[in-house]
Amino acid sequence: MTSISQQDYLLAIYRLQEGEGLASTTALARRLDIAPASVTGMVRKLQRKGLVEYQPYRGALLTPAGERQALQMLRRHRLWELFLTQVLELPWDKVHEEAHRLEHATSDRVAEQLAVFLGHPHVDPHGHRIPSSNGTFPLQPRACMLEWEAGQTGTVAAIPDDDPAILRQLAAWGIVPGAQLTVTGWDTARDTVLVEVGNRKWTLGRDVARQIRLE
Amino acid sequence: MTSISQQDYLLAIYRLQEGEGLASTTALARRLDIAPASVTGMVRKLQRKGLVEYQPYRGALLTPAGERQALQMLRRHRLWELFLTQVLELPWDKVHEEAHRLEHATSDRVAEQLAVFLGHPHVDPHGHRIPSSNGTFPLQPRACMLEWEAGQTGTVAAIPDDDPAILRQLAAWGIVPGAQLTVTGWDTARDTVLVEVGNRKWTLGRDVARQIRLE
DNA sequence: GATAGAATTTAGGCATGCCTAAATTATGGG
DNA sequence: CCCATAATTTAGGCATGCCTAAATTCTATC
Repeated sequence: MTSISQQDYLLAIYRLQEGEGLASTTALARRLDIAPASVTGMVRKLQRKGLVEYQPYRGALLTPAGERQALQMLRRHRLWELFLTQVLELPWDKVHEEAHRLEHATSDRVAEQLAVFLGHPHVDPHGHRIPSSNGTFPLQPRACMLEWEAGQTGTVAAIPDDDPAILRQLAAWGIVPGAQLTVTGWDTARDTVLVEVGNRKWTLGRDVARQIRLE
Repeated sequence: MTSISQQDYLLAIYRLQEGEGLASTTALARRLDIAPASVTGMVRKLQRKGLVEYQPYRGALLTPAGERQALQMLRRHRLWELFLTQVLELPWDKVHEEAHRLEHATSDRVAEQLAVFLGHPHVDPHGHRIPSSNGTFPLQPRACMLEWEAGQTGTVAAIPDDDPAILRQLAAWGIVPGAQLTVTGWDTARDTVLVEVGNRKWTLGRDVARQIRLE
């Protein structure tokens, strides 16, 4: 059986793999808020279970079995986020934390009925694609804001959901899924992006910009 | 903080207190499917936390703080049962198990919004009263079937929900909340009750009958 | 009131998942 | 190529929550 802790590891590795191609011990430790030494031990355990491929000093990678479980958790997480915002009308910035707890208490049956109830959604409230139950994504991936050039305009497709403070800030600035946004310039010195939304200009840090998707 | 295990203990003690007035180590062990020796240790821990009053060799009793937490879990459990049957349309007999997992992953906020969404219900799908958020019961307690005499007729108010097999059996026999039921006789030798529902007669074991409420 | 049998507790162990401190390995600038 | 520094792992510990086996206490019966 896969414990709650292990499920968290799998999802964290998945997210890091997306961005970096490989999940390093330190990156995992930061993301999970766990000491690096502890991460090593757990990654070893996940390897023994056949969920992760791991080379000492190099990093971890999901096996197909591990990825299947990670996507399952991601699906549940995003279904709950949708339910909590749309049905229970919870504040937008609390939803990530609540969904994180519920996702681990969700059986296959409940997940599927929840999906039926929500109308088989493809996107969560922050614009993130919801994996289908067979572990595939229904939509094409969207461009990362970092890949855009100055002057380009597009529609916000997804914004980061895990930090309530950032989420509140973005929402206050009108940077939400569906909004029209123009990348007006880059400040390579400060590692920031200048954007314009509804005639007002804002500055975004690199970490935040990387998590914003446009189309 | 109160762990999931500890929350399970508190709820189990509450249920046993209702019936027996006091939760013995063995009864708790049976209900939680845990070795008696382990129960002793945990009950001690709950005592140190001020959630339980415990006298060695006698048994455990909830303190006001412990009862508050037990009722909170009971409320969440029953709200989820209602949600799972009515909204997600899960099979009646699976709902207890699913709700048991979800109840531990539910914050105050989610519980209250769930209650709002469900219309502030007072009764769960098996007829059990739902404690309100301040820890009181909105309805009068109903009579236990064991207290009834032969010949008396009444309406089924609540049936046990924790054993799927029993639940399926009762449902198949038409013994569900709202059904008219007559206690036709007692078989003290075999410890069973004879009942009549819709002109058909059935025999119920003592354990099951004790958990059926009439009004 | 003694005593057999049931209930309960104590003692000792184990897996999980985390920690810190110390040792090891990797990496990039000179 | 060397070496300082960063990244990572190893070693040793700890809390939680469970287990079994053995000792203890309770209780009901004679």
